[in-house]
Amino acid sequence: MPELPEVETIRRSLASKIRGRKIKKVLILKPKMFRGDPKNIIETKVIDLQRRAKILFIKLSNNKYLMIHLKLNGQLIWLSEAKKTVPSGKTTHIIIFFDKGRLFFNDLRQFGWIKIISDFKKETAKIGVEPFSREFTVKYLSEVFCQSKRAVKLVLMDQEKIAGLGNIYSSEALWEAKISPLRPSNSLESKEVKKLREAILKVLKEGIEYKGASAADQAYIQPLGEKGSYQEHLRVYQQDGEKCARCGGIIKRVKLGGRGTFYCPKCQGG
DNA sequence: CTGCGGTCCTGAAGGC
DNA sequence: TGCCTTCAGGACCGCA
Repeated sequence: MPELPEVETIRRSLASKIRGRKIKKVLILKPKMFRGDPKNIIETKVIDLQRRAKILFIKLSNNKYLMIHLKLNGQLIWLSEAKKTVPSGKTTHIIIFFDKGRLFFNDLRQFGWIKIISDFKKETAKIGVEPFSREFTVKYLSEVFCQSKRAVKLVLMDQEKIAGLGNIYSSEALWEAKISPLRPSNSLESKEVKKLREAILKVLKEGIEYKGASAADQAYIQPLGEKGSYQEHLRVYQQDGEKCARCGGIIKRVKLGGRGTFYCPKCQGG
């Protein structure tokens, strides 16, 4: 599932392709996945691409934005005019035609969406602190954790608290910090909070460095079709039954908040 | 506040 | 072989 590193990778890759380009046509094959009137963005130019949490924003010359959430299986595929092959027709639901090139929005499960928005601040008001921002301090994290007795992994994945962490990177960060995903977040000592903050930054940086994780059941690929390689560096996510790289314990899978949760009971604890 | 279950959707996997 | 059921999950919603 595209989380912060995957969306950031897409943003960087796509920015170099569509910045300055003009939108000529929007083909909507699945109306429920597109909100807003596409007429309002025809003939506008792409000013810039931004990311908040797991959401991509394409800023347009008429001060509107295309807000894109890829959810579990969304893909944004760029095809320059030169190539004529159309990718994965069956899962393509929206195509944006530019003055040069086309952007395909594919989504196997059709959970993702694109909408036209005007008020960036309003749309992002509820999104929590970005891990790479100055506000992501030990103090902020401690306050967030103190306020809840929910399992720490659920708090990490709460987009209103911390932006961009999903199932993969929250699991990996907790392994890195040697903290069980099941621990009530308000039970973490300040030393652990500090370690967890560093672990979050570490795994996210690595995720971006390896251009995202294209794990076994993931549909994630980059806009030019390449896979990421962070899946080769996963320590716990989807590694149940394997030996822990750190202590040799057996990685366990449990269900938490309805989601698969992976950890090493030996070195991360209960 | 918290947890639970349902919702969207498809393909893979398991049962018989 | 083939049909049927179950499951996975990000975000949101309603309910207890």
